Amino acid sequence: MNSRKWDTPQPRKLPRQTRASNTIEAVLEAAVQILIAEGTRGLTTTRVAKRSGFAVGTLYQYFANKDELIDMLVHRHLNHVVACAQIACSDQNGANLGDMITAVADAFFAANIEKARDVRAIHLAWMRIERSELFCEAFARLRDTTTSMFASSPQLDSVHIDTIAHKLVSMLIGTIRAIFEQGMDEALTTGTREQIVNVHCLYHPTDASLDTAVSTAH
Amino acid sequence: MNSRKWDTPQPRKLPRQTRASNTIEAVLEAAVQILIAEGTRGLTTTRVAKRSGFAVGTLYQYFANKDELIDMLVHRHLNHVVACAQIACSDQNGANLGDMITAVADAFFAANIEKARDVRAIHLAWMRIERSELFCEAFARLRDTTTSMFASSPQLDSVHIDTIAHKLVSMLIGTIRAIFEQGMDEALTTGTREQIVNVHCLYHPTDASLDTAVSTAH
Amino acid sequence: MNSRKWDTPQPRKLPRQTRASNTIEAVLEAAVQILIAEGTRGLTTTRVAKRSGFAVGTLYQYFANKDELIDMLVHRHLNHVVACAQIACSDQNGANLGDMITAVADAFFAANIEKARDVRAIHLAWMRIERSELFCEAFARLRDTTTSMFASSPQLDSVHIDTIAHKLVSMLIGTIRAIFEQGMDEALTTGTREQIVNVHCLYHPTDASLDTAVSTAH
Amino acid sequence: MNSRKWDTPQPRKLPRQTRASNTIEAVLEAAVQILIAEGTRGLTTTRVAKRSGFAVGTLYQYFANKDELIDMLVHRHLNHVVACAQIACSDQNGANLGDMITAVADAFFAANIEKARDVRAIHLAWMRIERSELFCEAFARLRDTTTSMFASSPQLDSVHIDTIAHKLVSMLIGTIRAIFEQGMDEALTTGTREQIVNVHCLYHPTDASLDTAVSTAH
DNA sequence: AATGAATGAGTATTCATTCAT
DNA sequence: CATGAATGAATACTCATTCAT
Repeated sequence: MNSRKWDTPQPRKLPRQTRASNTIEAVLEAAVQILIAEGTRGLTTTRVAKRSGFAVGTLYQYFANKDELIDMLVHRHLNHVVACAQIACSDQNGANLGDMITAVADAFFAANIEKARDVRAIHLAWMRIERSELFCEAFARLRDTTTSMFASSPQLDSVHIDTIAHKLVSMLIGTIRAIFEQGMDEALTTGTREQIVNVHCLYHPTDASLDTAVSTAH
Repeated sequence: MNSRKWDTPQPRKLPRQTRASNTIEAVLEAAVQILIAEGTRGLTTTRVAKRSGFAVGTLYQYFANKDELIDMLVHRHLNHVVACAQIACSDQNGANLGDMITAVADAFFAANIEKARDVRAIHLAWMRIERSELFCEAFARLRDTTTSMFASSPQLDSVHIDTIAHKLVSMLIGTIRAIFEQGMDEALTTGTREQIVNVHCLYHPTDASLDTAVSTAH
Repeated sequence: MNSRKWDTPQPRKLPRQTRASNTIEAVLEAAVQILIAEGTRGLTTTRVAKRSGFAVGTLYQYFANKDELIDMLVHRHLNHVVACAQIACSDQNGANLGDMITAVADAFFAANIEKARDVRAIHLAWMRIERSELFCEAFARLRDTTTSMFASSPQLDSVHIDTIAHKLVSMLIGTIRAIFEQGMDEALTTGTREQIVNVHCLYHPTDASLDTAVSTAH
Repeated sequence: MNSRKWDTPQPRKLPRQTRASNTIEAVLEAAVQILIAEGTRGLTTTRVAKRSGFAVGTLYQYFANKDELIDMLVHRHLNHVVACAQIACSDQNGANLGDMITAVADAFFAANIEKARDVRAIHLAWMRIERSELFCEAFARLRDTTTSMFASSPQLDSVHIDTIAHKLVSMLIGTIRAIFEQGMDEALTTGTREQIVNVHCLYHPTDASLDTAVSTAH
C-alpha cells in the first residue's frame, strides 16, 4: 500500500541524475534566454543563475567556469546539427548527387531552423569565447560525413568529391551564419537553399539536371 | 615680420585638426595592433592609450567612450571598402554583366585584402559591440550601388537586378567573413572568387559565358 | 531470532561510538593528508570530506564547523606530546637535574618526531585559526609539569626552578617549531638538543651536576 | 611674487612620486592596522583599501595582487632589520667576540622592538602567503653578514665561525618569533638576550668554566 | 545517521571613466 | 589640451554551511 517506496527498485541513482540534469538544463536554458534578451553583455554568471532559479554556487557545481558553460551550449547545438546531417547522409547512400545534396542541405537547415532560438544565442555567445576549434571540428565532421556519402555515388569521379563536399559544407555553414547574423528574411533563406543545390550541380556538367537547375533558378 | 602667424589665413584650426587626427590615428592604430596581438579580451582603454603613446584621458578627448572607438574602427573600414566598390561600379557603367560582377568582386576583395590586418581586428572588435546596424548599413549601400550599376546594363531585365545584386553582395561579404574567420587558405579564396563570378552568370542562361563557367569550374 | 540487536547488552551506544570515532579519525587523517599535500589553501571542508570517504554533511555531524576540526587536530597532537613529557617527568622524580632535562627533552622530541607528519600539518593549520590559546595552554601544562619535576630535585634552589622550567619548555617548543618550519637539517637538530641540555646547566654553574650533564649529553 | 610656481624647479616628477609613495604607505599602514585589529581573516583587499582611504582600484595600481601586498610588508621589515644588523656588524669590525655578539643581538632586537606593531602584523600575514623564501633569504643575508664580521676577529679560529654565526642568527630569529607569537613578557625578553650572549661565549674556550661544555659541543 | 545538491554571502580582481593638476 | 592617479561598480568564482531526502 504505502507503495511508492517499494515499487521503484532503483530510487537512489535516478533522482540524483534527474536533479542534476534538470539543473544543467535549467542553467543552459537561462543562458539562452539571457543571450537572446540581453546580448552577450548581459550574460553574467549571477544573472544566469538567478534566471535559472538556482544559486551561483549551483551553477559552478556543474560548470567549471563561464566559458565551459558557453562551450557546452555551442557543443550541444553543433552535435545536434551534425547528427541530423549524418542521418540524412546515411539515408542517401547510393542515391544520385542531386538528391544527396538536397537531403543534406535540408537536414542541415531543418536542424538549425528547428532550434533557431538556440542558434541565435550561440551566435552571440560564440564571440566571447575565442575558440573556433569547436566550429572547425564540427565543420570537419560534417565534411567527412558528406565526403563518404558522395563516395557511395557512382556519378562522381573521385577527383571532385573532396572539393564538392568542402564547398557544400562551407556554404551550409556560411548560410546559417548569414541568416542568424544578418537576420536575412525567410525568402532569402529559401533562395539560398536552391542556390546551394544548383551550384553543386555545376560540378557535374554532363548531368541533365543542370539545365533544370538553371531554368528553375529564376 | 613675425610673419608666419599672419600669413596663413586659418592657422589656429589646421594645426589642431592635424594634431587631433594624428591622435585619433594613433589610437585607432593602437587598437588594431592590440586586437590582433591580444584579442578582444586585451582591448582595454588603458592599454590602447598606452600603446598609442597618449594618456587615457587624451583618448577620452577624442572618443566619447570605448564603444565609439570601436565603432569608428568598423566604420572606417566599411566606408573604405564601400568606396572602393563604388568606384569600380562607376567605372563599369554600361559594361556587360560579367565584367561588372568581376570588377566589383575584385575591387571588394582588393580593398579587404589590402587592409587584411584591419579586417581581422575589426572582426574581433565586431563581437564586443553589438551593433549590426553598421554592417547592415554598409551592406545596403553596397547593394544599392551594385543595383544601379546593373541598371545601366541593357543585358539585364529589371526583374533580376535586385536579386542578383543582393546575392552578389551577400556572397562578397560572406566570403570575406569566412576568409578572416575560418582562415581559409589562398587557394580556396581564389576558388571562391571564381565561383562568385560564375554563379551569377547562371542568372543569364542564354549568355554564352555559362559554358565557359562550367568548364573552368573544375 | 533477528537476534543481534538483543544479544549484546549495549548495542546501540558502542557501535555508534566506534563508528563515530572511525569517522572522526578518517576525517582528521584526511585533513592531515590534505594539509601536507596542498597546504592551508587546499583545506576545504568538501575536500576533506571527499578524501575521508564521507559526505560533507557527515563531517558536520561530528564537527560543529571547520575551525573545530582544526582545533581538534591541534589539540590531539599537543595532548599527546604533553602526555609523553609528563610520563618522562614522573619517571624522573628525584633524579638529578641533568637526567631530568635530558629525559624531558628526549621525550618531547621523540613524541614530535614520531608524528612528524602531523606536526607539519598542524603547523600549517595553525595559521588559519587564530587561537594561540591552544598552544599557550599546552605550553603552560608542560611548564607546570616540568616545574614540579624540578621541585622534586634537592639540587635546585627554588629560585631558579621557574626560570629554568620556562626556558627549557620554550626552547623545546621553539626548536620543534624551527625544525618543522625552516626544515633544519638533522645535524642541526642534534646540535640543538645538546645545546638545550647544556644551556640549562649554565644556570647552575657551580653545581657539580654540570659535569654529569655534559657527560650524559652524548 | 606669485612665487610658489617658480620657486620649485622640478614640480612635475616629485608630486607624482610623492602621491604614489603616499598611497603605498597608506595602504601598507592600513594593512598593518587591520592585521593587528582583526587578524588575518579580516585582511581583505576591500577593507584595506577602505581603511587606507583609497579605492580598491587604487590599491591594485600599486600591488599586483593581495599576496604581493603582504610580500611587500614582509620584505620591508626584513630589509630594515637586516640593514640594522649589518650596520652593527660593520661597526664591530675587529672588535672582540663578546662585543660583536652583543652588538648584533642588540641591533637586531632594537630594530624589531622599534617596529613591534609591524612585526606583529607581519607575523600574522606571514601565514597566509606560503613563501618562506623571504624569511630564508633574510636569514641567509644575516648569517653572511655575521660570518664576515666574525672573520674580522683574530680571536676566532675559522673552524667555528660558520657554526657560531648560524646559531646566533637562528637564535635571534627564533627569539623574535617566540616573542611576537607567544607574547612573552619583557622580562623574558631580556633574559633571552642575556642567554644569547652567554651561549655564544661557549664558543670561546679561553673561559675556564666552560672547557668541558665546549669540548662536547662539537 | 548519511548524503550531497543547493545556498549565497563574501573575495579578489578588472576596467571604463572622471577630474584635479 | 594632456595627464594618469583615483574611482568603484561590476564580475567571476569560492567555500562553509544547511537541509530535504
